[in-house]
Amino acid sequence: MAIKLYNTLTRKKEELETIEPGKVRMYVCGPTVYSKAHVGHAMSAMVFDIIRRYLEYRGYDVRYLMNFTDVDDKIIMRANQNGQDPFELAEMYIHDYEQDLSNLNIKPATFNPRATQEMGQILEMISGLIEKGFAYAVDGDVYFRVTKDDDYGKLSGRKLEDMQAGSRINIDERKEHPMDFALWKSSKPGEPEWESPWGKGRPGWHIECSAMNLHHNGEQIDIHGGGNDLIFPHHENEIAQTESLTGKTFARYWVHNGMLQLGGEKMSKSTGNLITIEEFLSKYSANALRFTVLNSGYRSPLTFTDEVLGQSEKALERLQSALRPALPGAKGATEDALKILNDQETATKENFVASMDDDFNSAGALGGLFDLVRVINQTRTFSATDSELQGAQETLRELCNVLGLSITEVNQSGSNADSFIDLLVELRTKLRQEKQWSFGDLIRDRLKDLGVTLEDSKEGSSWRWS
RNA sequence: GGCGACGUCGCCAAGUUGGCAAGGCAAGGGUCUGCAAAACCCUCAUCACGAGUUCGAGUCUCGUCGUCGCCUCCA
Repeated sequence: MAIKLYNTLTRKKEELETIEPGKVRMYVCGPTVYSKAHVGHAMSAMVFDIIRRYLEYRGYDVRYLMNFTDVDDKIIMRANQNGQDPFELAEMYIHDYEQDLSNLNIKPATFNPRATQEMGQILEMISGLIEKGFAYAVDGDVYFRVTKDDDYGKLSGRKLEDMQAGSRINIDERKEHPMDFALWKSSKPGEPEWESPWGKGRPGWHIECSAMNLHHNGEQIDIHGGGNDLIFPHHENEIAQTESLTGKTFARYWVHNGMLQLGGEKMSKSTGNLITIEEFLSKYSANALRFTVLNSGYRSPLTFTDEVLGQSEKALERLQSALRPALPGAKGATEDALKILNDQETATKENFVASMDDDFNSAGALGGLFDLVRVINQTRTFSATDSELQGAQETLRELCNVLGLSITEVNQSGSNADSFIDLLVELRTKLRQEKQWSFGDLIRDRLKDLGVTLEDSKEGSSWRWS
């Protein structure tokens, strides 16, 4: 069975065939670091984290690159407003972003290239494009010549003629064609600048990604990812630059996540329609966001509301419920019950791989996980012992882990409060035996306030942190 | 105006080779319990609308309405 993934370039699902067997070269567009990251960034990072984790689970050696755009107009503008050095500002937000990702349980990239650290490669690329006639310099700026690129528009499905009509682009008379885009921009006084054959300046937005890939991944990569708002012009232009220079297919598979919707509209930095990751995490768990992302298709818009996040927190509790230890005094389940559990474990594993292989259908995979949750809980109800439950629980935990959901043990925590809680539970059991209900209930209520949930059964009481 | 995506139960949402509509949350009923919580059991949709293709369509085609994205910086 092969993994299938949707390729924006062909608008079809295709089987994953990597350039090098067993290895995946992957590049994901990271943020421009001029302000705190929001939940939309988190969603995108999470989507590709999930894809990356799954590819690794399927045995691929994944080389995962995510860049930081650390020089650009907005960074400069923001730094000027703050009276701050633009590089310092970028550095600060890079640090913030890395912290955010870590808080969200997103695995660090293999490497994080930065635009400012790729100047040599960028200049080399631009020179190469000029030599081949794909670019031209005007007054210290360098533009890419879109009319020279036969298949320009192939990723976004646009034609040059269509884009001119009704476009909102200011026509720059110095450009040969309105859609020509900047590879190099001359600097104004006081702006960050680098020496170049065309005068002092800085790179255009798109060239950095091409250069970083060329430098760190080679001329061809397997998967190029990012939000679907990057399809045009960013990714289109990356293709144009890279393929014009190398004459080879740049990325085999273009993978794009849908936009996170806040209040029915795209969460966006420029419009201010956003919730920062920091704000989000003060209210919800990282798992809640991950569950919400997993529970819908990565290519579709994601409904982000308090109601949905609340539902996700609840669903996670259910997932956790399957990891509880056996009932006190469990005597062992019947052969039949254990067979059903075993069968479901197998079925869930199969469903998991089949779903995820199908364009990372994580919602389908979750469905199977909940089927296993139900059967585990059933089996526990049928008096299964810890060792009888262990295998299925292990499977559940492992598959959750592949998705990046860290489902932890919900039984005794190993903290030094344990023995005192045990003591209180024991005391309450005595009180209940003497039918001192109000005292028993008081202990239960007070422990609840302290975050300890009691669960009574015929055989005795158990407790867990809630 | 151009290009594209989508519209499935109260909410979120899976479902691409067309063949009896996953899962989660919420809700109702029940088992267990001194009461409760948790868990378990049962109930809960014909897929925006209209037409067409087909033995058969949520799944294909056309049209209508609606939502969203891109065309400018954007995950």
